[in-house]
Amino acid sequence: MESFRGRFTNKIDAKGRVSLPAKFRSVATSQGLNGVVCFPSFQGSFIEGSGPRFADEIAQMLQRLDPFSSERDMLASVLIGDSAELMFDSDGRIVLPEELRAHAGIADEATFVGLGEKFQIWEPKAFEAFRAEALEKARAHGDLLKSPAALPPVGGAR
Amino acid sequence: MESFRGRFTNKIDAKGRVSLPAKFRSVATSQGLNGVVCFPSFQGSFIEGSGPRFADEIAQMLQRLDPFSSERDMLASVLIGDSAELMFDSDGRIVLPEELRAHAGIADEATFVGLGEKFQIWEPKAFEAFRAEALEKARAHGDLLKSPAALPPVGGAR
DNA sequence: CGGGACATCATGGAATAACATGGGAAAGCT
DNA sequence: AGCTTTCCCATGTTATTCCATGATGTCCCG
Repeated sequence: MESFRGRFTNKIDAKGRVSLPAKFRSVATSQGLNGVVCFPSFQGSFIEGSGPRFADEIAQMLQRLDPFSSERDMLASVLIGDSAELMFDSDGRIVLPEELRAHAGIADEATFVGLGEKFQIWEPKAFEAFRAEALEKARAHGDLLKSPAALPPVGGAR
Repeated sequence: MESFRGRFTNKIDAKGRVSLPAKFRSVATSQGLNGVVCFPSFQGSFIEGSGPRFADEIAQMLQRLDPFSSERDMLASVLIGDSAELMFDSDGRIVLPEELRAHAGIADEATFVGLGEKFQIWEPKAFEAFRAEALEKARAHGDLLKSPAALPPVGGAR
């Protein structure tokens, strides 16, 4: 199963165009879409992105919630209402909508971080800060690597 | 199950290419990938590497966490975002990205150390120092190794 | 037991392809 | 018309592919 992996920082030109890293592009196209799905994170100042497969999974997760609950509506308004399907141009670039760029504080450079089935888009300096923190947490959780069996059971984390 | 075994030191050319030891190569290909997955160790100045099987185990471990939890994002950004899938060229070489080389302090030579299901890549002199220390610790903790017959059934190894 | 033929492997360099990026022309929108 | 968005082409850089060489090992046969 191909997945989003690695970290790449690309420039955004005057028209708002930015190259999606070629390796990410091939993951998305292998899932049957000539583009990616992006939406603002509700956890921080960055953009979440994925191929169509994970985007469909999100939609299914929403459908399992109570159709008229306010929780479902709020999640859906972000995950679906604020999401955008960004298609590649003939050179593999996408245009990040102003809304998304503002949410992530992105000006003229964007850092793409592969996270497996999804990826994130950060303002480079903001990501550096996040990464330093993440590295610390990972070091603390380093023992998980030695025995994955020690993880909480499925769905048990938050 | 084939595993990474032995120690080899190879040269890195001007383009960052280095031959993966043939014996390591056959382990990776037998796992179904014509390449290896590498990421910077967060325990020291060396590179961790493995075949696709171990890399998939990590990915599956992460998938057991909630898809948008900060815990998962942090672990994934370190374990996957900092990793690279390095494919063999037709001569069995990989290209070590500048970032990984910098992390390990590697210039023009790299030492590959087999560790079973994974391996490590060191700057040769740094490894010599580490090895001297490891030898001492092995002497001190050799009694930790028990006969397999004395171990609990499955899941005890890793 | 020795020698050679052959295969495997590490390594170097050059040709080639892929990629990120910038600019301009054409096509919508308002 | 004036603006924005999309498409197309140009360019420099980086990565990938291809071929050549020497070294080391391995196997077979004398």
